[in-house]
Amino acid sequence: MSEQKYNPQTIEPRWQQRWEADQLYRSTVDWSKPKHYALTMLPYPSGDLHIGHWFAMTPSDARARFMRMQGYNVLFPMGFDAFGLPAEQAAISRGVHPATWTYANIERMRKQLRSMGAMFDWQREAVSSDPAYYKWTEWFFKRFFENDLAYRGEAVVNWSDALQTVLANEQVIDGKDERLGQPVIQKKMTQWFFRYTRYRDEMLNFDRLDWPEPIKIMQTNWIGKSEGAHVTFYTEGGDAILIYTTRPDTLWGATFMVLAPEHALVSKITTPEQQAAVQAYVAQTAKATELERQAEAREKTGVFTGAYAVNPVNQARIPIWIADYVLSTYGSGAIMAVPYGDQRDFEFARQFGLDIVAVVQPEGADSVPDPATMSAAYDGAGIMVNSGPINGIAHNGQKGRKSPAIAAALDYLEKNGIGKEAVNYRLRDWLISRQRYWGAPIPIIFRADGGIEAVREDQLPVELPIDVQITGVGNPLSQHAAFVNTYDSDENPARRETDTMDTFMCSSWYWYRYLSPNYSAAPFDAEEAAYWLPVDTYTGGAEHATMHLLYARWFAKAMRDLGMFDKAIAIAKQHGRTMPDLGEPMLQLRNQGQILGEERPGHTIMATGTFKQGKLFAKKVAVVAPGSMGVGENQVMGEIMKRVENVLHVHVGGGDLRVVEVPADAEISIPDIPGPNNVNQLKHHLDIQRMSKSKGNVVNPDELVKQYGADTVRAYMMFGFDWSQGGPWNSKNIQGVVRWLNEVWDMVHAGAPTGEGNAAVERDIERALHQTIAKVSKSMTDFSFNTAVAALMTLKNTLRDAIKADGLSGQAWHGAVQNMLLLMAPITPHITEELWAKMGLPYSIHQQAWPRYDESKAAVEETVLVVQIGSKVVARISVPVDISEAEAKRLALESDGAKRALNGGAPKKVIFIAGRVTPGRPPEPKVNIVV
RNA sequence: GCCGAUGUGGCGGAAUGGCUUACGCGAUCGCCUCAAAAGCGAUUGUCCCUUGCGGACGUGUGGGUUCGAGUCCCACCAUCGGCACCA
Repeated sequence: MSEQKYNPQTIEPRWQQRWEADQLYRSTVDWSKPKHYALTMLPYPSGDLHIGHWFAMTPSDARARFMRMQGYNVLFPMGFDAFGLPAEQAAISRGVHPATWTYANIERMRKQLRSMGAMFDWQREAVSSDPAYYKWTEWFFKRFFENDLAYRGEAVVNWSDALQTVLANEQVIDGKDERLGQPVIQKKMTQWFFRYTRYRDEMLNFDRLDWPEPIKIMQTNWIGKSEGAHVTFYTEGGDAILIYTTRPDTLWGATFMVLAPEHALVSKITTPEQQAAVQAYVAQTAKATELERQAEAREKTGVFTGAYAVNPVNQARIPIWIADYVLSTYGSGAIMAVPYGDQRDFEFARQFGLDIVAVVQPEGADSVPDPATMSAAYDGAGIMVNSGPINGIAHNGQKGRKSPAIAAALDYLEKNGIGKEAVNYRLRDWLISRQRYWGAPIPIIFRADGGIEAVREDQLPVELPIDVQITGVGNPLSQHAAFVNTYDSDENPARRETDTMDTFMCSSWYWYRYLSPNYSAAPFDAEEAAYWLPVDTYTGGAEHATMHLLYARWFAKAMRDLGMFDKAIAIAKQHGRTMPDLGEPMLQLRNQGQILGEERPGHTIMATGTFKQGKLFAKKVAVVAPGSMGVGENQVMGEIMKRVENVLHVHVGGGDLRVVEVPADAEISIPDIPGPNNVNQLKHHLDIQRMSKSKGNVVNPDELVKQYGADTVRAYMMFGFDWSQGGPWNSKNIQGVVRWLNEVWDMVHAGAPTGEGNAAVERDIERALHQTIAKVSKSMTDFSFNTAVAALMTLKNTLRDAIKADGLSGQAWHGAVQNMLLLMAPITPHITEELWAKMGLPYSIHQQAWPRYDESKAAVEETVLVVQIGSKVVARISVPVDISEAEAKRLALESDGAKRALNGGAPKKVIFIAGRVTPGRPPEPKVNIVV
């Protein structure tokens, strides 16, 4: 037995250096091999690597390694999404330049990333805030601008008058800026947009994509295609108001109209008497965010404009209101209100006493509901009533022309020139302007003559000036004269665009830059693209479902249509490969969940004092043993669930909370903390939630690596959670992985047994090995990392028992252990490399082929026949795997359990379930007896 | 509010419509030790009784489909993610 103990701190850096020196993970084009482009979402350089980064990246790395061992030439790059708001916030609060802050963070995170032992090809690293990178971000903008994919339009922003700046949504809290608490208003500005909507129909097609179903559904809903009609209403003054409706069949029930307060017609149609009220309401609406405005629970508010419109189908005179539940960003910013059929309209009508006309007699009802007594809108199926020409036609509850009533209404509208059948989308164009410093400049010049031109290609990139003052007030770029003042293409003085680009722009094409991060003739080298594109596997958080991932798809389609892939496609063709349509950037997508903070119990205390109005004013507070709970005449005992300053919320059992106030002169004793204690040292319960520094529940991966080694942390990331779900951190469970790796280490260092071995045991081990190969291969393929580790632990247990029983010859031991190390290699790359070398096998384990699964070696001869009555198991019988149906039924009926349950009676029915054939698992025959 | 997801032992989790709880953590008991840690071995869903090769119950709640439901369907509750300027 070797005395040598597993010490990751010495072996891990050693192998990392060796791999780096040998360029073991350098990925180069090799047309003789199949390729696999594995991509994981790049991090924002926020400061330190977070445990969430480990959770996202190390399983993805393990899978990339698995693909490599399976014979693929794998590219697994890494970079930084380095533009963004936090850098500016650091500049404001700490006076550090955003570039200084960002690059210092990147430097630190590079080191931390290297400690993962991942197979990142660092020669392909890309940083989006490098001029060499954002030159191409700007170049894309220019190409889009020149091809009518970018345009100027109006959109509202969060404007802080106090800060003279535009704020991000997260900087606005409850209608006020987070720094000064001054009001923020919604202000219209002219900004840059991409024609996102151009590809909306193509983005609804997921045929070629192996993406999670929920992501596809969310994107589909985000695009929000609906069928209906455009109908023009006219005001009594003759102004046209265009509306969109998915329920043209309910037009006869439209008893009023509602315009978004921002609607262009509002000021024009408002009558003098209503002027003041309308203006006040418009101003009030400017304070609310879109999200708040959509909240249905919110009480409906609105103001009458004083104007009337004419319902085009029945000439009814209907009032025109404005209300914030109608959004200017959706449809035309105006609606016909049908309070009978739409819940929001219904509530609005009730609130303001507006007419409600019933237009659908509900299916199965023998009368039409009385609008005066209805408690909610009716939007179900039924027969049209009070609807002129479409009376009596059924609405079957389906959408669009699938409903006879909607079809009839559409025909009527078209025939009478009242409206047009139309498709509408929820998706809006992509607003890419940001009034910020730390982003890629928009390469546009405003000429003195009013013209707008893109910066010449040979003058890209427009570089961000470094000499700026970031104060949080105003926009640093527009205050920087040397940046703003420039010349147009005719050498006339001109003004530079000072908006920068949305950082989603930077992260919409980074996987192309990885192909050739130093290439200076184009965003990427076509020779590399021809081989590596498209991305085969993309992993990242599901929180990117609709925004980043839809932008990425849009970008690829725009690039395709501008011919940016043509050269790569031609090169691929020369190599005999037909490229798939590169309009889809990633073929397979998988999401990991989030690691949440660890639950922490609060101190259990005994507080003694006096009760006043149900609240205990404490004289003494002592931390006592957990579990003590209760309320006495002058005391409260229990766990602290919450603490706000000196007020404790104490759980006293039975779900009861008591409030304890701790005055400054109270005596506090916490046995764990010597010396005099104060109220701030009392720990309160921490719920499972996102980690954040302010909550004090951050898990630091550097410390874990120091304590356990990278392999253990990697393996725990994969073993301790369902990867797609994530979950709360648990600092105890890592112990299982520690024991596993220690035991594997000791097993190899103990060396091969010297005994003769036992044929039956060796056969069992061979079977276990091949069953494990099947399980681990399937688990790795399916991103089910926890079951891969579990299967490897099981194999280790089986192997240990066989060694203990002295059942293995040296040769059998070598075969089993070698294969076990190969199966572990993607998960724990350092320890397996070390043990591989220890066994005298050739460097590197990571260049070996994945063990081959042999069905015949995994086969079993016997299995268990399960006998059920209903879903209850009454007997288990050991039988041959190829048992016949008749034999199985006979054995089942003869079993004690079945006899007991039948109690002498005859079964009604006997069902035989053969059990499916799964690689690496015995069949599971069953007999179900119906009594 | 809308869209999407999740809910299984004390805990993390596993499970193709077919043996619930694999694998691991923790706990309990034992071995080892002067002792502790580590390690090793055993036990470990809940309840009931006549303590057995026993019975009942058990996958958020309430219904349903099925010979059979954690899994499918309906309704509800709770939690998490996204909602267009956080990334």
